[in-house]
Amino acid sequence: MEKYLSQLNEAQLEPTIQKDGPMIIIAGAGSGKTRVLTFRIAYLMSEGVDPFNILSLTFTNKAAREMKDRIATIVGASEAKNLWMGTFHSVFAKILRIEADRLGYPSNFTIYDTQDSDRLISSIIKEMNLDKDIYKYKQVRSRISSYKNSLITVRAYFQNPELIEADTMARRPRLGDIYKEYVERCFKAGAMDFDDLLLKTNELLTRFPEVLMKYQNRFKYILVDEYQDTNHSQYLIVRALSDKFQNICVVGDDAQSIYAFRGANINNILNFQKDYDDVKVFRLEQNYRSTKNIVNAANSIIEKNQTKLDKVVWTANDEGEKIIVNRSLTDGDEGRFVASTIWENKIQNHVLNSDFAILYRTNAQSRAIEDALRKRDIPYRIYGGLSFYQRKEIKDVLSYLRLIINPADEEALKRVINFPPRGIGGTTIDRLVVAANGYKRSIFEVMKNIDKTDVKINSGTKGKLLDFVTMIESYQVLNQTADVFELAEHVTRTSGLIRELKKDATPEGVTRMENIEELLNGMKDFVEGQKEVADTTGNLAEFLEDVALSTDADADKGDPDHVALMTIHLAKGLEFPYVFVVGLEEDLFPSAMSMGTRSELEEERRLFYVALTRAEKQAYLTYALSRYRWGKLVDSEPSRFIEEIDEQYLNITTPIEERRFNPMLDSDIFGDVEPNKIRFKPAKQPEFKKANTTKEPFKAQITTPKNLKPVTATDGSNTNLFDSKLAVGNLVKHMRFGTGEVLKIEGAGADVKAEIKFQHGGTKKLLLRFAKLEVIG
DNA sequence: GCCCTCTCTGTTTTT
DNA sequence: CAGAGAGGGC
Repeated sequence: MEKYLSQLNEAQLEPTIQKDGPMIIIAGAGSGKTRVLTFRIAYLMSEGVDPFNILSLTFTNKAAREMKDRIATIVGASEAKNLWMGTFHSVFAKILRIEADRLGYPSNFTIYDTQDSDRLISSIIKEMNLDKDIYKYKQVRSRISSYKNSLITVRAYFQNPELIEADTMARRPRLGDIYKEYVERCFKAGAMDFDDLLLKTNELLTRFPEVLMKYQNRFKYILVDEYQDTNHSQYLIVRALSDKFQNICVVGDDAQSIYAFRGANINNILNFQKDYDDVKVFRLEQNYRSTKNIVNAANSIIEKNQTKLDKVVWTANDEGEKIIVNRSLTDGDEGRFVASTIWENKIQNHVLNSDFAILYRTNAQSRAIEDALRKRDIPYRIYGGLSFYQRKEIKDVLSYLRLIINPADEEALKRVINFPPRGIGGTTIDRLVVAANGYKRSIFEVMKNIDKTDVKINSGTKGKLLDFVTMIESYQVLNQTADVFELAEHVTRTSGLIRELKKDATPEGVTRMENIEELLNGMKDFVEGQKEVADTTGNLAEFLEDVALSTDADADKGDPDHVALMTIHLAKGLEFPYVFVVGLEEDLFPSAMSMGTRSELEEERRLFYVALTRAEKQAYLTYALSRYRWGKLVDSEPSRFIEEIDEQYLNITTPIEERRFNPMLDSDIFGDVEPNKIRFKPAKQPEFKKANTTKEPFKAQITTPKNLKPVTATDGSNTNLFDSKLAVGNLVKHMRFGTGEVLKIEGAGADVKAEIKFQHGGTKKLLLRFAKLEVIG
């Protein structure tokens, strides 16, 4: 242990060896907090604390796994295995399964993901005959979610006139009724949503003092990472569990609180010292990750926030390169800038793909970047977004499996009862739902006993329902003996899923099949993996729970040497030598949805702070003057966040020739575009050149006047100043659309148009008078 | 009951 | 652009 502790600086050592009592570690970005947490747990164990008595709550399961591995190298794997480590959701899901019957749930309860919740809420709104334009399911879901996170149960809701008033004022007087129905339906389906995992844990600890005592005694030492992102529900769980021994250690950085939208309460960290007696406060302020330029730039941003704890992050690292700010014309150009910069860096500096991260505010931004990376054959991986497990075909397979474990699972049932088609249509399902609600039974039970009910369904359909029941029951039998992989393989074959998918020979259909194969492979890995780990049973229920609670950041598959693409939220806690923060535009980042209040804007600013502080060596900030949104090209302005950075840390590269020759910016042609809408003047420094030294093909699109040869038709009607010989079959190059072939020339005079099929971006008709084309063959 | 096509609407961020 | 939902033809 000594040799590990000697690796720490004094500020890190103090909290590491602070064994007992409440403590808070305020840890700036890159200050080694993970190391402190890891060593502290190892230290506790070396001091004789039983790992069974240590609970460590992390932000992702991956973080937990990595921490466990590092602890294992210090104290040995067999001991480390006994630590309770994971996200709030996964740790308390496990506890809830153990204690489920106290709350009236089956221990096999299903975990509904957001999509399941949305579908259930939608059908409730429909069943209640409410206007779906007023009761938008997403808004309803987010209301319900925030109630749950604030521990406002249905009963509490109806006892609180203010809440009812607020929803009534928002033209949604029936919200409470939807909430009530939603909760009842989840309960009847034996399902908990994400918020329930925390809410029900609170209920468990409050209603059953003996359970509380049991877990208080078990978790004598509690550590919570990313404490700034805990919500009220999580806060109460931590308080309750730590109340007896008060050995509670929370770690966090108020400057990195970015989850208010899902109920995170920054006051949890700001007020921690008031919650416990004699709180020891530690600060980690030395940053080991980034250059001085990056650290100072980040500090200059966060300074603009009013709500924050006092803390000065500093670094002894080198000055480093200035942060490069790059403007592009379109999101496509932005992607090409990123791709070419990565490409160049790889050649010049011999760095790996995995040294790069591209961070964005919204998932939708990944597309343009992906296209550019693909064209350069740069391997990348997208984290987050539509996760693998949310794809239609995957959810269908999982729904069959969910039904095996919990046939009451209404959302799973509705999903697959008629997929593949079995002649059980919407009308039948509607009647079943109504009957199930009437009998207060699950749909599955109603189906099973369909002959004993008064549901109006013709006998042919009844037979189909019973066939479905029989099929699921046969799977349940198989589940007694088969492992997850064998079971899933059997299910996909015998349910007709595979047959259905094979009918579709389109590329998308083939991809779907491949995804299912990938899922099956994943199951095989899971089964194999379980054989090695003693403390898990490797059953289907466990697989489904892993799937439901795994974050996309958790998965490590494929070639590890890839560029990482992810949202800034997902990048929290990670670090990369080179970081691109893209899409720094008003209304995008900061998001148009989050500029209404100071606190929202401050959260966006913290998000920007998080983004920038991921970078070790070099940060790039990029923005585009126009961007495709909802399939339309929309003008945008540079983000205020760029201006907020102290300019001495920036290297603003304004591509002059791009501005001079691009029609999008040339008011002589369009008249309505202000060429100098950009707030930045070109940097006078010689390093200005650096960003323009790219010599690869894509930059060639920015043509110089010499080789710019705009062309028009050859029919003699040429009113253009340029004399040109554009003909069908010519290969041309367009600034924005790239290379293409001329298919047709039509029109006369100023209206001469060419139909050009571009390699990427399809076929377009362009007015030659505007389109500056270069004939290349 | 099924399936195709059309229209609409919506984009923050995630366990 | 894409997913959901409605509407119409079979």
